[in-house]
Amino acid sequence: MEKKTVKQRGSRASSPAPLHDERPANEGEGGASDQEIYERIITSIMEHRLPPGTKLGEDKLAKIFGASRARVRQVLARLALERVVVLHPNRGAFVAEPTVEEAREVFEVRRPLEALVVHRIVAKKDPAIVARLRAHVAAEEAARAARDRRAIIRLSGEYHVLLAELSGSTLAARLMHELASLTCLIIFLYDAPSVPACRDQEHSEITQALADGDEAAAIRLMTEHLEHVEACLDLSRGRPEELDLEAALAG
Amino acid sequence: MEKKTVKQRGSRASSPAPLHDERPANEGEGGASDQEIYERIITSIMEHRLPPGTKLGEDKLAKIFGASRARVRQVLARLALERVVVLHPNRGAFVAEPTVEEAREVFEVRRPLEALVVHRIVAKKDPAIVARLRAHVAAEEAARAARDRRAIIRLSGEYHVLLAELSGSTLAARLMHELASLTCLIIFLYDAPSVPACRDQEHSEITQALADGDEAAAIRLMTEHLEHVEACLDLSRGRPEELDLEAALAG
DNA sequence: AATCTGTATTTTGTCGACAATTTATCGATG
DNA sequence: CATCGATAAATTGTCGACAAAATACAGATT
Repeated sequence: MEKKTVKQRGSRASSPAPLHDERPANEGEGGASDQEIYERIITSIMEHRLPPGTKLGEDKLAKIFGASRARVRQVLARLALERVVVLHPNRGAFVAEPTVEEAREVFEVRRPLEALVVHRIVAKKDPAIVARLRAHVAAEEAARAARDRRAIIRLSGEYHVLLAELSGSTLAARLMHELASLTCLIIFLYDAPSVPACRDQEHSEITQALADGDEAAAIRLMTEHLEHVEACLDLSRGRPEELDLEAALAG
Repeated sequence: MEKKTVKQRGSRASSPAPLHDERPANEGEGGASDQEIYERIITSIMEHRLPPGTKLGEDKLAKIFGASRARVRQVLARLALERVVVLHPNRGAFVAEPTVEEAREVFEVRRPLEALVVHRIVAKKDPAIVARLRAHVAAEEAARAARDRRAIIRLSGEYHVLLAELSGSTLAARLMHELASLTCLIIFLYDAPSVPACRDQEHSEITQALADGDEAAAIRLMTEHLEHVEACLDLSRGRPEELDLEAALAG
Protein backbone atom coordinates (compact mmCIF):
# COMPACT_ATOMS: atom_id res chain seq x y z
CA MET A 1 0.00 0.00 0.00
CA GLU A 2 2.52 2.54 1.08
CA LYS A 3 5.08 3.67 -1.39
CA LYS A 4 7.90 4.36 1.02
CA THR A 5 8.81 1.40 3.15
CA VAL A 6 10.54 2.34 6.35
CA LYS A 7 13.89 0.66 6.49
CA GLN A 8 14.21 -1.78 9.29
CA ARG A 9 17.17 -1.17 11.56
CA GLY A 10 19.55 -3.87 12.65
CA SER A 11 20.24 -3.31 16.31
CA ARG A 12 18.65 -0.12 17.59
CA ALA A 13 21.42 2.01 18.90
CA SER A 14 19.94 5.36 17.97
CA SER A 15 17.97 8.06 19.77
CA PRO A 16 20.23 9.97 22.15
CA ALA A 17 17.81 10.00 25.06
CA PRO A 18 14.10 10.15 25.80
CA LEU A 19 14.21 13.87 26.64
CA HIS A 20 10.65 13.45 27.85
CA ASP A 21 9.77 10.90 30.46
CA GLU A 22 7.13 9.02 28.57
CA ARG A 23 5.92 8.85 25.06
CA PRO A 24 2.37 8.89 23.77
CA ALA A 25 3.27 5.99 21.46
CA ASN A 26 1.02 7.05 18.66
CA GLU A 27 2.23 4.92 15.83
CA GLY A 28 0.22 3.39 13.11
CA GLU A 29 -1.52 6.40 11.64
CA GLY A 30 -0.06 8.53 8.90
CA GLY A 31 1.24 11.36 11.07
CA ALA A 32 4.69 10.79 12.54
CA SER A 33 5.73 11.89 16.02
CA ASP A 34 8.66 14.15 16.83
CA GLN A 35 10.91 11.26 17.63
CA GLU A 36 10.01 9.39 14.47
CA ILE A 37 10.67 12.41 12.29
CA TYR A 38 13.97 12.97 14.06
CA GLU A 39 15.09 9.40 13.62
CA ARG A 40 14.01 9.20 10.00
CA ILE A 41 15.97 12.31 9.16
CA ILE A 42 19.09 11.44 11.10
CA THR A 43 19.09 7.88 9.82
CA SER A 44 18.86 9.19 6.30
CA ILE A 45 21.77 11.47 7.00
CA MET A 46 23.84 8.70 8.57
CA GLU A 47 23.14 6.43 5.62
CA HIS A 48 24.18 9.14 3.17
CA ARG A 49 20.80 9.35 1.57
CA LEU A 50 20.71 13.04 2.44
CA PRO A 51 24.02 14.45 1.25
CA PRO A 52 25.62 17.40 3.06
CA GLY A 53 24.27 20.68 1.79
CA THR A 54 20.83 19.32 0.99
CA LYS A 55 18.10 21.82 1.71
CA LEU A 56 15.52 20.61 4.17
CA GLY A 57 12.44 22.65 3.33
CA GLU A 58 9.91 22.78 6.11
CA ASP A 59 6.82 22.45 3.96
CA LYS A 60 8.37 19.63 1.99
CA LEU A 61 9.27 17.64 5.10
CA ALA A 62 5.88 18.35 6.63
CA LYS A 63 4.16 16.84 3.60
CA ILE A 64 6.49 13.85 3.54
CA PHE A 65 5.90 13.00 7.17
CA GLY A 66 2.26 14.04 7.23
CA ALA A 67 3.02 16.34 10.11
CA SER A 68 2.53 20.01 10.77
CA ARG A 69 5.21 22.47 9.85
CA ALA A 70 5.66 23.46 13.49
CA ARG A 71 6.62 19.93 14.38
CA VAL A 72 9.15 19.69 11.57
CA ARG A 73 10.54 23.03 12.62
CA GLN A 74 11.02 21.74 16.12
CA VAL A 75 12.93 18.70 14.90
CA LEU A 76 15.09 20.84 12.66
CA ALA A 77 15.96 23.06 15.61
CA ARG A 78 17.04 20.00 17.53
CA LEU A 79 19.17 18.75 14.67
CA ALA A 80 20.70 22.20 14.41
CA LEU A 81 21.65 22.10 18.06
CA GLU A 82 23.41 18.82 17.41
CA ARG A 83 25.16 20.50 14.52
CA VAL A 84 23.94 17.90 12.05
CA VAL A 85 22.03 20.60 10.21
CA VAL A 86 22.70 24.30 9.98
CA LEU A 87 20.05 27.00 9.93
CA HIS A 88 20.48 30.02 7.71
CA PRO A 89 18.14 32.80 8.84
CA ASN A 90 15.25 33.33 6.46
CA ARG A 91 16.82 30.78 4.14
CA GLY A 92 16.04 27.50 5.77
CA ALA A 93 17.73 24.36 7.08
CA PHE A 94 20.49 22.44 5.31
CA VAL A 95 22.35 19.25 6.05
CA ALA A 96 25.60 20.37 7.64
CA GLU A 97 28.88 20.39 5.75
CA PRO A 98 31.56 20.13 8.42
CA THR A 99 34.78 21.90 7.57
CA VAL A 100 38.14 20.18 7.69
CA GLU A 101 38.82 21.84 11.02
CA GLU A 102 35.55 20.65 12.49
CA ALA A 103 36.30 17.16 11.24
CA ARG A 104 39.63 17.17 13.01
CA GLU A 105 37.97 18.44 16.17
CA VAL A 106 35.47 15.60 16.10
CA PHE A 107 38.19 12.96 15.97
CA GLU A 108 40.22 14.83 18.55
CA VAL A 109 37.34 14.72 21.02
CA ARG A 110 36.34 11.19 20.13
CA ARG A 111 39.72 9.71 21.02
CA PRO A 112 39.67 10.37 24.76
CA LEU A 113 35.92 9.89 24.94
CA GLU A 114 36.08 6.44 23.41
CA ALA A 115 38.93 5.55 25.74
CA LEU A 116 36.74 6.55 28.66
CA VAL A 117 33.93 4.38 27.35
CA VAL A 118 36.24 1.41 26.94
CA HIS A 119 37.51 1.89 30.46
CA ARG A 120 33.99 1.82 31.83
CA ILE A 121 33.02 -1.25 29.84
CA VAL A 122 36.03 -3.20 31.05
CA ALA A 123 35.31 -2.19 34.62
CA LYS A 124 31.79 -3.57 34.34
CA LYS A 125 32.84 -7.10 33.42
CA ASP A 126 29.35 -7.87 32.17
CA PRO A 127 29.07 -10.81 29.77
CA ALA A 128 25.71 -9.49 28.55
CA ILE A 129 27.52 -6.43 27.22
CA VAL A 130 29.87 -8.56 25.19
CA ALA A 131 26.92 -10.50 23.83
CA ARG A 132 25.21 -7.31 22.65
CA LEU A 133 28.43 -6.13 21.05
CA ARG A 134 28.94 -9.44 19.29
CA ALA A 135 25.40 -9.30 17.96
CA HIS A 136 26.02 -5.84 16.60
CA VAL A 137 29.28 -6.88 14.99
CA ALA A 138 27.42 -9.78 13.40
CA ALA A 139 24.89 -7.33 11.98
CA GLU A 140 27.75 -5.30 10.59
CA GLU A 141 29.23 -8.35 8.92
CA ALA A 142 25.87 -9.27 7.47
CA ALA A 143 25.54 -5.82 5.98
CA ARG A 144 29.03 -6.13 4.58
CA ALA A 145 28.23 -9.50 3.10
CA ALA A 146 25.13 -8.00 1.51
CA ARG A 147 27.21 -5.17 0.08
CA ASP A 148 24.81 -2.71 1.71
CA ARG A 149 27.09 0.28 1.86
CA ARG A 150 24.53 2.48 3.56
CA ALA A 151 23.83 0.03 6.33
CA ILE A 152 27.55 -0.50 6.77
CA ILE A 153 28.21 3.18 7.37
CA ARG A 154 25.30 3.58 9.76
CA LEU A 155 26.07 0.42 11.70
CA SER A 156 29.72 1.38 11.97
CA GLY A 157 28.74 4.61 13.66
CA GLU A 158 26.13 2.91 15.80
CA TYR A 159 28.69 0.46 17.13
CA HIS A 160 30.36 3.29 18.97
CA VAL A 161 27.05 4.68 20.20
CA LEU A 162 26.11 1.24 21.45
CA LEU A 163 29.43 0.98 23.22
CA ALA A 164 28.83 4.27 24.97
CA GLU A 165 25.29 3.25 25.93
CA LEU A 166 26.46 -0.06 27.33
CA SER A 167 29.15 1.71 29.31
CA GLY A 168 26.34 3.05 31.47
CA SER A 169 27.20 6.71 31.07
CA THR A 170 24.19 8.52 29.66
CA LEU A 171 26.35 11.58 29.14
CA ALA A 172 28.95 9.71 27.13
CA ALA A 173 26.19 8.03 25.13
CA ARG A 174 24.62 11.34 24.28
CA LEU A 175 27.91 12.87 23.21
CA MET A 176 28.83 9.80 21.18
CA HIS A 177 25.49 9.87 19.39
CA GLU A 178 26.19 13.39 18.27
CA LEU A 179 29.80 12.73 17.33
CA ALA A 180 28.88 9.60 15.41
CA SER A 181 26.34 11.51 13.33
CA LEU A 182 28.90 14.17 12.55
CA THR A 183 31.43 11.49 11.67
CA CYS A 184 29.04 10.05 9.10
CA LEU A 185 28.80 13.46 7.47
CA ILE A 186 32.55 13.84 7.55
CA ILE A 187 33.09 10.47 5.93
CA PHE A 188 30.69 11.41 3.18
CA LEU A 189 32.49 14.67 2.53
CA TYR A 190 36.09 13.60 2.78
CA ASP A 191 36.30 9.86 2.28
CA ALA A 192 39.00 9.13 -0.22
CA PRO A 193 37.34 6.90 -2.84
CA SER A 194 40.62 5.07 -3.37
CA VAL A 195 40.26 2.99 -0.21
CA PRO A 196 36.65 1.90 -0.01
CA ALA A 197 36.83 -0.36 3.05
CA CYS A 198 39.96 0.30 5.02
CA ARG A 199 38.55 -0.57 8.41
CA ASP A 200 36.80 -3.89 8.46
CA GLN A 201 37.13 -6.31 11.31
CA GLU A 202 38.44 -3.72 13.77
CA HIS A 203 35.17 -3.61 15.63
CA SER A 204 35.40 -7.34 16.05
CA GLU A 205 38.92 -7.07 17.44
CA ILE A 206 37.91 -4.36 19.89
CA THR A 207 35.00 -6.48 21.02
CA GLN A 208 37.32 -9.41 21.58
CA ALA A 209 39.67 -7.32 23.70
CA LEU A 210 36.70 -6.18 25.76
CA ALA A 211 35.58 -9.77 26.15
CA ASP A 212 39.06 -10.62 27.41
CA GLY A 213 38.90 -7.74 29.85
CA ASP A 214 42.13 -6.41 28.40
CA GLU A 215 41.69 -2.67 28.83
CA ALA A 216 45.08 -1.66 27.48
CA ALA A 217 44.60 -3.66 24.31
CA ALA A 218 41.06 -2.40 23.84
CA ILE A 219 42.11 1.22 24.18
CA ARG A 220 45.05 0.69 21.85
CA LEU A 221 42.86 -0.99 19.25
CA MET A 222 40.24 1.69 19.58
CA THR A 223 42.76 4.50 19.20
CA GLU A 224 44.27 2.84 16.17
CA HIS A 225 40.81 2.27 14.76
CA LEU A 226 39.98 5.96 15.01
CA GLU A 227 43.30 6.88 13.51
CA HIS A 228 42.70 4.52 10.63
CA VAL A 229 39.32 6.06 9.92
CA GLU A 230 40.80 9.53 10.08
CA ALA A 231 43.73 8.49 7.94
CA CYS A 232 41.38 7.19 5.26
CA LEU A 233 39.98 10.68 4.89
CA ASP A 234 41.38 13.33 2.66
CA LEU A 235 41.63 16.20 5.06
CA SER A 236 44.60 17.81 3.41
CA ARG A 237 42.47 20.49 1.80
CA GLY A 238 38.95 21.81 2.09
CA ARG A 239 35.95 20.93 0.02
CA PRO A 240 36.31 21.79 -3.68
CA GLU A 241 33.51 24.33 -4.12
CA GLU A 242 34.09 26.49 -1.09
CA LEU A 243 37.83 26.55 -1.47
CA ASP A 244 37.61 27.40 -5.16
CA LEU A 245 35.26 30.23 -4.36
CA GLU A 246 37.56 31.54 -1.69
CA ALA A 247 40.60 31.19 -3.88
CA ALA A 248 38.91 32.84 -6.83
CA LEU A 249 37.88 35.72 -4.68
CA ALA A 250 41.33 36.12 -3.20
CA GLY A 251 43.10 35.98 -6.54
CA MET B 1 12.74 53.06 35.98
CA GLU B 2 13.00 49.35 35.64
CA LYS B 3 12.65 47.23 38.70
CA LYS B 4 14.93 44.41 37.64
CA THR B 5 18.41 45.57 36.75
CA VAL B 6 20.24 43.18 34.50
CA LYS B 7 23.44 42.06 36.14
CA GLN B 8 26.51 43.08 34.25
CA ARG B 9 28.77 40.23 33.31
CA GLY B 10 32.47 40.24 33.93
CA SER B 11 34.16 38.69 30.92
CA ARG B 12 31.66 37.31 28.48
CA ALA B 13 32.46 33.67 28.09
CA SER B 14 28.93 32.44 27.59
CA SER B 15 26.77 31.56 24.58
CA PRO B 16 27.86 28.23 23.15
CA ALA B 17 27.72 29.30 19.51
CA PRO B 18 25.80 31.59 17.19
CA LEU B 19 23.72 28.73 15.73
CA HIS B 20 22.50 31.18 13.12
CA ASP B 21 24.89 33.06 10.91
CA GLU B 22 23.79 36.56 11.71
CA ARG B 23 21.61 38.18 14.27
CA PRO B 24 18.89 40.80 13.79
CA ALA B 25 20.39 42.71 16.73
CA ASN B 26 17.10 44.05 17.95
CA GLU B 27 18.00 45.26 21.37
CA GLY B 28 16.67 48.26 23.17
CA GLU B 29 12.95 47.62 23.11
CA GLY B 30 11.15 45.64 25.76
CA GLY B 31 10.95 42.33 23.91
CA ALA B 32 14.00 40.11 24.30
CA SER B 33 15.44 37.95 21.53
CA ASP B 34 15.95 34.20 21.73
CA GLN B 35 19.59 34.56 22.62
CA GLU B 36 18.90 37.09 25.32
CA ILE B 37 16.26 34.93 26.93
CA TYR B 38 18.59 31.95 26.75
CA GLU B 39 21.47 33.80 28.34
CA ARG B 40 19.37 35.39 31.05
CA ILE B 41 18.00 32.02 32.08
CA ILE B 42 21.27 30.13 31.95
CA THR B 43 23.13 32.91 33.76
CA SER B 44 20.51 32.81 36.49
CA ILE B 45 20.96 29.08 36.73
CA MET B 46 24.75 29.33 36.84
CA GLU B 47 24.55 31.98 39.54
CA HIS B 48 22.24 29.83 41.61
CA ARG B 49 19.40 32.30 41.45
CA LEU B 50 17.24 29.59 39.92
CA PRO B 51 17.65 26.55 42.18
CA PRO B 52 17.38 23.03 40.75
CA GLY B 53 13.79 21.87 40.62
CA THR B 54 12.37 25.35 40.02
CA LYS B 55 9.41 25.31 37.69
CA LEU B 56 9.86 27.44 34.60
CA GLY B 57 6.31 28.25 33.54
CA GLU B 58 5.98 29.34 29.96
CA ASP B 59 3.46 32.09 30.53
CA LYS B 60 5.41 33.42 33.47
CA LEU B 61 8.67 33.61 31.55
CA ALA B 62 6.90 35.11 28.55
CA LYS B 63 5.59 37.94 30.69
CA ILE B 64 8.95 38.47 32.38
CA PHE B 65 10.82 38.79 29.10
CA GLY B 66 8.05 40.50 27.21
CA ALA B 67 8.19 37.78 24.61
CA SER B 68 5.68 35.40 23.12
CA ARG B 69 5.14 32.01 24.66
CA ALA B 70 6.35 30.29 21.51
CA ARG B 71 9.72 31.96 21.82
CA VAL B 72 10.08 30.98 25.45
CA ARG B 73 9.10 27.46 24.54
CA GLN B 74 11.83 27.37 21.93
CA VAL B 75 14.44 28.46 24.44
CA LEU B 76 13.25 25.90 26.97
CA ALA B 77 13.54 23.17 24.36
CA ARG B 78 17.12 24.23 23.75
CA LEU B 79 17.93 24.22 27.45
CA ALA B 80 16.34 20.78 27.71
CA LEU B 81 18.60 19.50 24.96
CA GLU B 82 21.56 20.75 26.97
CA ARG B 83 20.12 18.92 29.95
CA VAL B 84 20.09 22.08 32.06
CA VAL B 85 16.32 21.83 32.29
CA VAL B 86 14.08 18.79 32.04
CA LEU B 87 10.69 18.70 30.37
CA HIS B 88 7.88 16.69 31.91
CA PRO B 89 5.16 16.10 29.33
CA ASN B 90 2.06 18.17 30.01
CA ARG B 91 3.67 19.34 33.23
CA GLY B 92 6.16 21.90 32.11
CA ALA B 93 9.87 22.70 32.35
CA PHE B 94 11.98 22.52 35.49
CA VAL B 95 15.56 23.37 36.30
CA ALA B 96 17.40 20.06 36.17
CA GLU B 97 18.43 18.18 39.28
CA PRO B 98 21.36 16.01 38.22
CA THR B 99 21.62 12.74 40.07
CA VAL B 100 24.79 11.64 41.81
CA GLU B 101 25.52 9.36 38.90
CA GLU B 102 25.10 12.14 36.37
CA ALA B 103 27.36 14.33 38.49
CA ARG B 104 30.08 11.71 38.42
CA GLU B 105 29.66 11.34 34.67
CA VAL B 106 30.12 15.04 34.17
CA PHE B 107 33.44 15.09 36.00
CA GLU B 108 34.49 11.89 34.30
CA VAL B 109 34.01 13.44 30.87
CA ARG B 110 35.44 16.77 31.89
CA ARG B 111 38.79 15.34 32.91
CA PRO B 112 39.99 14.19 29.50
CA LEU B 113 38.22 17.05 27.75
CA GLU B 114 39.99 19.66 29.83
CA ALA B 115 43.29 17.89 29.23
CA LEU B 116 42.65 18.13 25.52
CA VAL B 117 41.92 21.83 25.82
CA VAL B 118 45.11 22.41 27.79
CA HIS B 119 47.08 20.51 25.19
CA ARG B 120 45.71 22.73 22.43
CA ILE B 121 46.37 25.93 24.34
CA VAL B 122 49.98 25.01 25.01
CA ALA B 123 50.46 24.07 21.37
CA LYS B 124 49.28 27.52 20.31
CA LYS B 125 51.88 29.47 22.27
CA ASP B 126 49.81 32.64 21.93
CA PRO B 127 50.59 35.36 24.50
CA ALA B 128 47.20 36.96 23.78
CA ILE B 129 45.56 33.84 25.18
CA VAL B 130 47.47 34.12 28.42
CA ALA B 131 46.49 37.78 28.66
CA ARG B 132 42.80 36.92 28.30
CA LEU B 133 43.12 34.20 30.92
CA ARG B 134 44.89 36.53 33.33
CA ALA B 135 42.16 39.11 32.86
CA HIS B 136 39.55 36.52 33.67
CA VAL B 137 41.41 35.33 36.73
CA ALA B 138 41.60 38.94 37.85
CA ALA B 139 37.84 39.24 37.48
CA GLU B 140 37.48 36.13 39.59
CA GLU B 141 39.68 37.58 42.30
CA ALA B 142 37.71 40.80 42.22
CA ALA B 143 34.50 38.88 42.71
CA ARG B 144 36.09 36.98 45.55
CA ALA B 145 37.27 40.21 47.15
CA ALA B 146 33.74 41.58 46.84
CA ARG B 147 32.38 38.44 48.48
CA ASP B 148 30.04 38.02 45.49
CA ARG B 149 29.37 34.32 45.80
CA ARG B 150 27.15 34.21 42.75
CA ALA B 151 29.66 35.87 40.49
CA ILE B 152 32.37 33.61 41.88
CA ILE B 153 30.50 30.47 40.94
CA ARG B 154 29.62 31.69 37.48
CA LEU B 155 33.09 33.02 36.74
CA SER B 156 34.66 29.80 37.96
CA GLY B 157 32.64 27.86 35.41
CA GLU B 158 33.26 30.42 32.71
CA TYR B 159 37.01 30.14 33.16
CA HIS B 160 36.86 26.65 31.75
CA VAL B 161 34.55 27.70 28.95
CA LEU B 162 36.91 30.52 28.10
CA LEU B 163 39.81 28.09 28.09
CA ALA B 164 37.98 25.85 25.65
CA GLU B 165 37.07 28.78 23.43
CA LEU B 166 40.63 30.06 23.37
CA SER B 167 41.86 26.59 22.49
CA GLY B 168 40.30 27.13 19.09
CA SER B 169 38.10 24.06 19.12
CA THR B 170 34.51 25.11 18.63
CA LEU B 171 33.43 21.60 19.47
CA ALA B 172 35.31 21.51 22.76
CA ALA B 173 33.97 24.97 23.60
CA ARG B 174 30.41 23.87 22.98
CA LEU B 175 30.79 20.77 25.11
CA MET B 176 32.51 22.68 27.88
CA HIS B 177 29.74 25.26 27.94
CA GLU B 178 27.23 22.51 28.54
CA LEU B 179 29.35 20.71 31.09
CA ALA B 180 30.10 23.92 32.98
CA SER B 181 26.39 24.71 33.26
CA LEU B 182 25.72 21.24 34.59
CA THR B 183 28.60 21.56 37.01
CA CYS B 184 27.06 24.71 38.46
CA LEU B 185 23.87 22.79 39.11
CA ILE B 186 25.82 19.95 40.65
CA ILE B 187 27.69 22.28 42.98
CA PHE B 188 24.43 23.79 44.09
CA LEU B 189 22.96 20.38 44.84
CA TYR B 190 25.89 18.63 46.45
CA ASP B 191 28.35 21.22 47.69
CA ALA B 192 29.26 20.42 51.26
CA PRO B 193 28.69 23.65 53.20
CA SER B 194 31.59 22.82 55.48
CA VAL B 195 34.21 23.93 52.96
CA PRO B 196 32.94 27.14 51.37
CA ALA B 197 35.96 27.96 49.20
CA CYS B 198 38.19 24.96 48.80
CA ARG B 199 39.52 25.85 45.39
CA ASP B 200 40.80 29.35 45.19
CA GLN B 201 43.91 30.26 43.32
CA GLU B 202 44.00 27.07 41.28
CA HIS B 203 42.86 28.86 38.15
CA SER B 204 45.72 31.24 38.63
CA GLU B 205 48.21 28.39 38.93
CA ILE B 206 46.87 26.70 35.82
CA THR B 207 47.13 29.96 33.94
CA GLN B 208 50.72 30.33 35.05
CA ALA B 209 51.61 26.83 33.87
CA LEU B 210 50.02 27.67 30.51
CA ALA B 211 52.02 30.87 30.36
CA ASP B 212 55.17 28.86 30.97
CA GLY B 213 54.21 26.45 28.21
CA ASP B 214 54.51 23.59 30.66
CA GLU B 215 51.88 21.19 29.39
CA ALA B 216 52.55 18.42 31.87
CA ALA B 217 52.23 20.77 34.83
CA ALA B 218 49.10 22.40 33.40
CA ILE B 219 47.38 19.06 32.87
CA ARG B 220 48.40 17.87 36.31
CA LEU B 221 47.12 21.07 37.94
CA MET B 222 43.91 20.91 35.94
CA THR B 223 43.30 17.28 36.87
CA GLU B 224 43.94 18.01 40.52
CA HIS B 225 41.71 21.05 40.31
CA LEU B 226 38.82 18.98 39.00
CA GLU B 227 39.44 16.35 41.62
CA HIS B 228 39.41 19.00 44.32
CA VAL B 229 36.09 20.35 43.13
CA GLU B 230 34.65 16.87 42.98
CA ALA B 231 36.10 16.00 46.38
CA CYS B 232 34.43 19.07 47.90
CA LEU B 233 31.08 17.63 46.90
CA ASP B 234 29.10 15.24 48.99
CA LEU B 235 28.37 12.55 46.43
CA SER B 236 28.29 9.72 48.92
CA ARG B 237 24.50 9.63 48.88
CA GLY B 238 21.72 11.07 46.79
CA ARG B 239 19.70 14.15 47.44
CA PRO B 240 17.70 14.06 50.65
CA GLU B 241 14.16 14.21 49.26
CA GLU B 242 14.44 11.68 46.50
CA LEU B 243 16.42 9.20 48.50
CA ASP B 244 14.08 9.48 51.46
CA LEU B 245 11.17 8.93 49.15
CA GLU B 246 12.82 5.89 47.62
CA ALA B 247 13.79 4.51 50.99
CA ALA B 248 10.36 5.11 52.45
CA LEU B 249 8.79 3.36 49.51
CA ALA B 250 11.14 0.43 49.72
CA GLY B 251 10.71 0.00 53.44
C1' DA C 1 21.84 40.29 -26.54
C1' DA C 2 22.88 40.97 -21.81
C1' DT C 3 21.85 43.30 -17.60
C1' DC C 4 19.23 45.64 -14.44
C1' DT C 5 14.89 46.59 -12.11
C1' DG C 6 10.35 45.73 -10.47
C1' DT C 7 6.85 42.38 -9.60
C1' DA C 8 5.20 37.69 -8.31
C1' DT C 9 5.87 33.49 -5.93
C1' DT C 10 7.68 30.70 -2.68
C1' DT C 11 9.50 29.97 1.92
C1' DT C 12 10.52 31.20 6.51
C1' DG C 13 9.41 33.66 10.97
C1' DT C 14 6.03 34.87 14.43
C1' DC C 15 1.99 34.98 16.79
C1' DG C 16 -2.54 34.25 18.80
C1' DA C 17 -6.32 30.92 19.37
C1' DC C 18 -8.17 26.47 20.43
C1' DA C 19 -7.93 21.71 22.40
C1' DA C 20 -6.19 18.50 25.85
C1' DT C 21 -4.21 17.46 30.08
C1' DT C 22 -3.02 18.41 34.66
C1' DT C 23 -3.64 20.76 39.06
C1' DA C 24 -6.38 23.10 42.45
C1' DT C 25 -10.70 23.93 44.80
C1' DC C 26 -14.86 22.76 46.80
C1' DG C 27 -18.62 19.99 48.17
C1' DA C 28 -20.47 15.52 49.40
C1' DT C 29 -20.22 11.35 51.95
C1' DG C 30 -18.76 7.51 55.02
C1' DC D 1 -13.17 14.81 60.65
C1' DA D 2 -10.94 12.82 56.91
C1' DT D 3 -11.33 11.07 52.35
C1' DC D 4 -13.07 10.69 47.94
C1' DG D 5 -15.15 12.61 43.78
C1' DA D 6 -16.59 16.22 40.65
C1' DT D 7 -16.23 20.68 38.90
C1' DA D 8 -13.28 24.81 37.88
C1' DA D 9 -8.97 26.98 36.91
C1' DA D 10 -4.58 27.07 35.04
C1' DT D 11 -1.01 25.34 32.08
C1' DT D 12 0.78 22.88 28.28
C1' DG D 13 0.43 20.98 23.43
C1' DT D 14 -0.81 21.78 18.69
C1' DC D 15 -2.16 24.03 14.79
C1' DG D 16 -3.42 27.23 11.17
C1' DA D 17 -3.14 32.06 9.66
C1' DC D 18 -0.71 36.21 8.77
C1' DA D 19 3.61 39.04 8.01
C1' DA D 20 8.33 39.43 6.36
C1' DA D 21 12.10 38.04 3.80
C1' DA D 22 14.32 35.79 0.00
C1' DT D 23 14.19 33.76 -4.44
C1' DA D 24 12.46 33.37 -9.17
C1' DC D 25 10.64 35.40 -12.97
C1' DA D 26 9.52 38.60 -16.45
C1' DG D 27 9.82 42.98 -18.76
C1' DA D 28 12.18 47.06 -19.94
C1' DT D 29 16.36 49.41 -21.08
C1' DT D 30 21.16 50.30 -22.79
